[in-house]
Amino acid sequence: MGSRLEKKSAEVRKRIEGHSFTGEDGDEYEGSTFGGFPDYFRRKKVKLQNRDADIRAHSGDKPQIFKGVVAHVMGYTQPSLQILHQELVSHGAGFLQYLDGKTMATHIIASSMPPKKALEYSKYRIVKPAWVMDSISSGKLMPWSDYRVIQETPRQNVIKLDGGKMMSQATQPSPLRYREQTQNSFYTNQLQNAARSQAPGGSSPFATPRLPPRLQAVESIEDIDDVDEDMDDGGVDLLNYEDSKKASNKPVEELPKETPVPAEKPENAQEIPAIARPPRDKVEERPTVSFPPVDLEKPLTSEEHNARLLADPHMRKSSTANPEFLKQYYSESRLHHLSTWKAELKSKMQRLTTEKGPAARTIKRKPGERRYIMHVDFDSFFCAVSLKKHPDYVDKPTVVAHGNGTGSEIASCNYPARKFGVKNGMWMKRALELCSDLKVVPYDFPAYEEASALFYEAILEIGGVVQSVSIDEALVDITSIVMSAAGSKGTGVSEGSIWREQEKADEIALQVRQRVKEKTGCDVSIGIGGNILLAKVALRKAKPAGQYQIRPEEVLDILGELKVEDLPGVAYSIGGKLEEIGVKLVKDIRQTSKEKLISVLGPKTGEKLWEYSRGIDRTEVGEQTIRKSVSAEVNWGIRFINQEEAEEFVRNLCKELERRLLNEGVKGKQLTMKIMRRAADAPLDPPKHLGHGKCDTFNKSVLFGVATNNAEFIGKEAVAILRAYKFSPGDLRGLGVQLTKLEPLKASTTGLDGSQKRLNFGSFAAPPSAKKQKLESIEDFESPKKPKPVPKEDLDPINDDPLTPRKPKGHPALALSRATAADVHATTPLNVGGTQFIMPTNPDPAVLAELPLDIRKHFVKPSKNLALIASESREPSPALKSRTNSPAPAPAEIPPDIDPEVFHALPEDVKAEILASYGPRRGQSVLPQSPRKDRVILHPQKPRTPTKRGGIRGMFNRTKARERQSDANAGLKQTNFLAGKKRAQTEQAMDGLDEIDPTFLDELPEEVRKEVLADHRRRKAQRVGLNIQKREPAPQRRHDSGEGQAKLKFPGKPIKVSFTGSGLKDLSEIKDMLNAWHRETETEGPHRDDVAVLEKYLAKVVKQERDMEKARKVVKWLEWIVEEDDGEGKGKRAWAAAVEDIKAAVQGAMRERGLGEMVFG
DNA sequence: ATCCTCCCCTAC
DNA sequence: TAAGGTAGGGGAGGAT
Ligand SMILES: Nc1ccn([C@H]2C[C@H](O)[C@@H](COP(=O)(O)OP(=O)(O)OP(=O)(O)O)O2)c(=O)n1
Ligand SMILES: [Mg+2]
Repeated sequence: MGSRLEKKSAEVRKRIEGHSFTGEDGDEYEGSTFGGFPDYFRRKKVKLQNRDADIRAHSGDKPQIFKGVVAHVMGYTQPSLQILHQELVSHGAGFLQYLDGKTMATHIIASSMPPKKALEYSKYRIVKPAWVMDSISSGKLMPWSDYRVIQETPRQNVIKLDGGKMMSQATQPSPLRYREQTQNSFYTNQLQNAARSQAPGGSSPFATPRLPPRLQAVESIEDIDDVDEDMDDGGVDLLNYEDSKKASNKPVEELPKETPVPAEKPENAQEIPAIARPPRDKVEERPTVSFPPVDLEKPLTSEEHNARLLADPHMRKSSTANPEFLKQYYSESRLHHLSTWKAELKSKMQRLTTEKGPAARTIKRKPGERRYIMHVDFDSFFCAVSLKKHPDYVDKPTVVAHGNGTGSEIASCNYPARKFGVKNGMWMKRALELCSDLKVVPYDFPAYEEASALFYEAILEIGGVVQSVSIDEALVDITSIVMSAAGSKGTGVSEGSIWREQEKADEIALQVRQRVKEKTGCDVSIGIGGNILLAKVALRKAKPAGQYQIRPEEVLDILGELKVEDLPGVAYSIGGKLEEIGVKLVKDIRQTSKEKLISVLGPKTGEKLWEYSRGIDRTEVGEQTIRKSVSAEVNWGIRFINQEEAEEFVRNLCKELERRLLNEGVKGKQLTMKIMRRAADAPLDPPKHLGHGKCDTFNKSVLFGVATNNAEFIGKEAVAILRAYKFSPGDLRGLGVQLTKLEPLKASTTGLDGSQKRLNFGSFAAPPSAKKQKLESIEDFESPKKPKPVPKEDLDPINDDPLTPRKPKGHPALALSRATAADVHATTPLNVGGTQFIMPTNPDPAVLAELPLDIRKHFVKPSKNLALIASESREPSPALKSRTNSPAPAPAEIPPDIDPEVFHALPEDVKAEILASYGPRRGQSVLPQSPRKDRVILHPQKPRTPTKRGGIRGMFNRTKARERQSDANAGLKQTNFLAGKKRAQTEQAMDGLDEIDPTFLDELPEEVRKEVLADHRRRKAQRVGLNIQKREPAPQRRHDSGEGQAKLKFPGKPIKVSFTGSGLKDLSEIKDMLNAWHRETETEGPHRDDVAVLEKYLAKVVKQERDMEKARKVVKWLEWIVEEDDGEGKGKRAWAAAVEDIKAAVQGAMRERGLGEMVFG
């Protein structure tokens, strides 16, 4: 499936991400009066330029047979483009002037189409012009298939709705089919689950921290707990659609409808962390582990499940329920230790190298000079060290692990154990299958540090250039030592000198091995080669307890027989891609052209492997690098029973992050929040004890205007992001915070002496200047940094299994209805209100239902890019209208990217499908707001191109590889513009704006287009929508400088503007609007109210969207526009003043957030 | 062509 | 029971 799908998905994802969402309640998310500047302008422009609207307006009562159709005419046609356009539009169709590949055309009209193009557009319905004309003459929509330009092919990747079932016609040959089936049934299954979920309550989990939202849990899936995660691809039973439909219709009532249930105190209350309190009485009743069977009937919410789980003191102690969790966890996490040690060692070695520096070390290598590199590594490091305290196990198969349960991971195994096939990183379960009487010895981190310190002492004694690879391994460039000892230059070919060099190298290695053995009692092995790659390859041959030097003449032979995975950097995924092209051994790589490798693996990787296969590796030992990120994350033991716990945990993570930042002496400008959430089809209890199990991952980043290392500040931002996702706290499985775009702390405040634990390298302590240099080097590097773009967000749902259905509470359709019930105009948490882009007219459900799924999705959430078709709020669906006043905001379950009106117009089963295809998970039940969450799983059936990543391996067995995958779909929009729940009344009055007719950008007047293009060469110009209303009777139009001042208005709904993920997009859109606004009021000056609107918007950007860079750019842009204005008069002066006011407003917002003054540049 | 963002992948 | 962290290389695809 290729790039097309991939692209689409990315696009849709972005689009979705771009959506703004309203926040929940809370000060932070106060209602805004200004839904969206961009949206506002767009509407205005739309109105002015809307030709299609005119056409429709003059179309009299022609039958709207093309309602729901969005057409695009391609190539020469008969009748002409103009006529087709006219006819289509006047009969109800939407029209796209051109496709950009991301649009949502439903039909392409063409007389003919070359194969290549046909393929490109294979997902559209490509019909002949006659379809249009015949439909018109017959007064009804003719079946498009009778007018196909291209005959259907078996592999066409069009998704069809088969009855209620969504099936994908594989694009991929067979392998995917089974998968699709699985997926299909999978989501079906979810529907059933959804059915059992509860009715929506009225409260938000955030509103009342003590009350966990009641979300339904995945029921039956629990029974499948044991499914091996590595193989659980099809673990969920397939259910047929009918069944699920049935199921979804009844159970709703079985569940308590109650909304929030008051928290009650369990008997053992004192044992449960304060806030945590499951809402259900069941919990209280059972302090310990055993619970009544009743549970099977009513699935527990994940919070309830966690509450029960944590009722066991042991569990509580090892999970996040323990306030000391972070500390405890990190003290026991081998991977954390490994990472920490590595960072410290790397830094330390770099420092030493720098110091010794210029002198001996920094050797300027002459081209062609031979090098002698040693790769030194302990054998079974953890195991060997731990065995020193358990000498009796030395010759027995032994491993280091925390326990002997099935889910315990083996950090290290000795060679006797390896004979059975046991490997590092393997789970105990598997290891025991391979070797039933495996001995398990405990970790001894302090001992590892000691052994390592001694090891590095020995390494440093050599005198070569050292690069730390990890706690137990290092690279040493001994070239200069060898050369001087051998008295050679390193370039000659004298066999004598080469021999002497090699002898010297071997001698050094032997010495080191002996020294380390003496000091630590453990064996190290050493590989020696002419470069890093060869040293590593030699190391493999050296182990265990040996050394090996690869001589130049044997390089190709040795290398050739290795499996590609033996090369550094090649593992499962890349190995899979190579296997796909018939490359298994390194020598096979040599038979493959560099071009081929590059096309399959990418330029860098392709070339690198091409070289590796020939023994080439130019990387130098000891290259200096600077840290680019600092992060802290935990993906084990995460079991929350309410939102507050999760937030508290995030704050603690941020404190940890702050510690690390201080320790590194850096601050960062960009925060990335990483979230792992239980996959929809994953059991509440994963196979691994307190593990994360199969998850969807969501990452979202935000740019701060200024670099920071403040835990409180970062914590606020992180929590805001977490909240924005509105995940059920009980489903969280992993959380992390990362800071990037680092800057050195002020030299004065060097935070070098962080409290963090450091390795103690007594003897080879770094020279005095060490610390300082570190900072300086950072500074040097960083100084040239330039401010960057904007915030970004992103998230993804899994696509592996694509569908991670979300479970709405109650019958999906019901949930939806309820969602809509919320007053769209009011708070609309859902993006629903958005008019954003919707179909030009109400899409005919029937037509919609028939669309290929991917196209349908576009409807649902058209891309901003696309021409926006406006929504039709003109004829609000009855459903919408009627429910306008529901007190509780709605629930939310309509995916934010779906237009509610469109949604409601759909047949129930289709609604269910859509819901199911959307994010995993439950609707957050009670949330009044929308869920913006997103899940986009866009192409449920599109299993991320298997081609890439993983190759063959990616197609099967992917479960394992992606247990932790990041779902690339869900998109959270980062902007939280929440439209306030209470919009000013004036705004409400403006809701009428929603009724503006939609239009397509490309229809903008030439002048506008040109202007925009000229300004920027931004292509999106066409999208600009402008809607300026004169306050007075107004003279008019755009470019005449009428006297009436233009008045900005609020969009009726929250901004749905597509703030697409990349702030840049939003920015371009905003810029276009600013251009238009300025142009319109150039001579008159902006209207004060409009300026206020922009100020308010920017304040929002700063305070809510938290995108300082964007705010800065917007202001700068406006300033530039104004400066460019050649005029002199009042208009220019008024504009200049406006710019100042706007700047002041932004500064005000910055201050409110506790940020410093913004430098607009 | 180059840069940038958002991931994926890899290593220990 | 169990402690599934963390940083950097680099690819895909969009923006410039
Ligand atoms: N999946 C892994 C891999 C390694 N390690 C830890 C334990 C190892 O002892 C140490 C060093 O890793 P090595 O790859 O060097 O493996 P060993 O030293 O155990 O064995 P050898 O080097 O003999 O292959 O890192 C770990 O905790 N988990
Ligand atoms: Mg080792």
